[in-house]
Amino acid sequence: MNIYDISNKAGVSIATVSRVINGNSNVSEKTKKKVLDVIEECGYTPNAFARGLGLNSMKTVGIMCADSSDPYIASAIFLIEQELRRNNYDALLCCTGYELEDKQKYINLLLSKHIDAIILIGSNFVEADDKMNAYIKEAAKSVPISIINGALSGENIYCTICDDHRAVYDATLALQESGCKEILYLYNAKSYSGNKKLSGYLAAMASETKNNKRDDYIQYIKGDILDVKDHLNNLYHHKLTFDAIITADDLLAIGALKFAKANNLSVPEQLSIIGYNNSIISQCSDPELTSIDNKLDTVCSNCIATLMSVLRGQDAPLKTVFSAELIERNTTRFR
Amino acid sequence: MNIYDISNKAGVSIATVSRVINGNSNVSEKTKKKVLDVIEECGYTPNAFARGLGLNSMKTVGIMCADSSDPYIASAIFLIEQELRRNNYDALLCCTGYELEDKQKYINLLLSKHIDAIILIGSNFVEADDKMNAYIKEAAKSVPISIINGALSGENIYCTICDDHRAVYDATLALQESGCKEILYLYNAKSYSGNKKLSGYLAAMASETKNNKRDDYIQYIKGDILDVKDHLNNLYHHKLTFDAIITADDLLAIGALKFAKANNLSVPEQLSIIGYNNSIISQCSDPELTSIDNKLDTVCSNCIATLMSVLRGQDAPLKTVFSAELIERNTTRFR
DNA sequence: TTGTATGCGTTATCAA
DNA sequence: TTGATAACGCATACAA
Repeated sequence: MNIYDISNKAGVSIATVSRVINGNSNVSEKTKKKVLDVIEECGYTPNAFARGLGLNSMKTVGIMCADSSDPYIASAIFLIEQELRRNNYDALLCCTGYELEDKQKYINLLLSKHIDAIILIGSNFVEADDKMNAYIKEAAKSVPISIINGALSGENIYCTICDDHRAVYDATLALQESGCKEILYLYNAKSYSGNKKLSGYLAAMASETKNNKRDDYIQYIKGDILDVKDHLNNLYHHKLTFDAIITADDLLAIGALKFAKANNLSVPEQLSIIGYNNSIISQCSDPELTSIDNKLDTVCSNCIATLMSVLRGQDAPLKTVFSAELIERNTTRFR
Repeated sequence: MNIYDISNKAGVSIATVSRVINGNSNVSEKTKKKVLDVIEECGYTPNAFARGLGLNSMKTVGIMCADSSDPYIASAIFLIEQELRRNNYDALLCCTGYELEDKQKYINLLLSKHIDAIILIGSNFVEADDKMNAYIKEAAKSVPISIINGALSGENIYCTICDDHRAVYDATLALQESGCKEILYLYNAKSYSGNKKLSGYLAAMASETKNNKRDDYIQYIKGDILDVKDHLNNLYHHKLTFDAIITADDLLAIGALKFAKANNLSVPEQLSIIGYNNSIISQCSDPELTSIDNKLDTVCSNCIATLMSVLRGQDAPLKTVFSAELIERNTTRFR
């Protein structure tokens, strides 16, 4: 069942059928109705491949992420897919992992499928060494690229981010105001966003009394909840003293909570803890986690709105920044 | 840059270029090398749409799920996407929500894109009333359909599931053996898998002393963690007594944990709790959750292996069943 | 082993 | 307002 069959049954040419399908106004009401009736009767749908070949687009955007099972990324994917579909675009999912080489490989794979745009979820796509981002800029020559929670300047690259620096800065200040002096910072990603968070912590701590072992208070930890707990145990038993922990991810904060429990430290009385992302797990722990809400829904819907403008050929901002919000629960004692 | 350009530069016909691209053996080593060199030099990639039009396939499978941000589903999506890509297939993601009407709409949408197969993630796609599954059987006439964690019999429908009945049966028995008498069952989905879990509970409880308020021990709860807690509070203050709770989802179990905490019930001494899915949140709570591991990774890789067999035209089992595993943590006191 | 010619199902251009 | 026809880029049956 193709456009010829329809044109035959309706007694018109395929051009007219095509016009009806695509809502071209230059068709008389009468023939339009006739064609529509035949289409309805036959349950005809245009062949997507042929259409793609003609228009050089199948109205599909590629979504790239490192790991779609990460709660933060999973939420982003969900929000984005919904928005895309609302705009009549399909979502082609591509999980790249964390290796640069694979990211490059997959971005080229997507490009070869002639997707209309690419969305990069997660700041882990933006490397500190800008040379390593060349492949993204190169891809942007073919299709618009939108980055969620990562900033990269370049033509045809659109970024929507949450102000991570400010978020951690404010959170650290809030800890200080609640009486905490020795604040540990835990992170697990050296990405663009990771750097912003860290710099927020550093800025807030700059005014504190100089501490010659400042570096000890900044800990990079890779691994699962147990690894975090062990790592902290280690620090603790090597006599590092701290009365607060701020983390770059909720899961790290859960690890911190496990550490506190194991050492009979009461939270938040003896140890305050702040997580990041305000994910569902921040409500699963006991006590529930104070966490930084990075407004993922706002970020995602803005990302798509921007992208749709670009695809319509309209102007769009290259960078949009939203503010995070500190969600207080029971691992801190703010006033 | 198309196949004609390559054929010109290489001084051969497009047929030969096509043969080289598709690994057809009937090409001399010499011309093959020549063509490959030109392709390399030009950075040529075949047009996916044209290829799709000719072959009526773009090697893409549609993944349907209700909500890709659900931790269980998110994990499944990740595993499946990886397996698909390993087999050179793309993944088109489609989040349908929980309304039957939308599921039907989206399955037709996917069909209209001529995807090669459809994977349904989650038992919520299989309705108890079989008439409501007609649209799936209809779709299976066009492409193979694979269901993860749901069973539906029909031609060209392949199911890979975990034995939920047995899993809950065994878990309930384990609770009984650890001394629990009054075991509450909490669930939040009346799906195929939901029914299996419930029946496992019922089977295990059948041998228990008859209880004229048996129904009170089976509670359907829709909502978030707080709703679960409130619901349980309600039951508790209406003098329903129970010494164990088994749930159809980890998040429900978290709610149960919050309830216990709020009422100063010690877990597991006064109240045992078992979750389902063994998701990351089962390690986030305190005490950590005993949970049923439904072997999602095994299920997903089997699902794709089966599907690939089907797509290669080979025989494949219509239904594959794996066993779950009870992961003991600290909300139970088994011996 | 290689080349020619045709079909795949659209959209778009041009003429009527 | 309509219709005829040429792209679009590839795979493949058939011929050489």
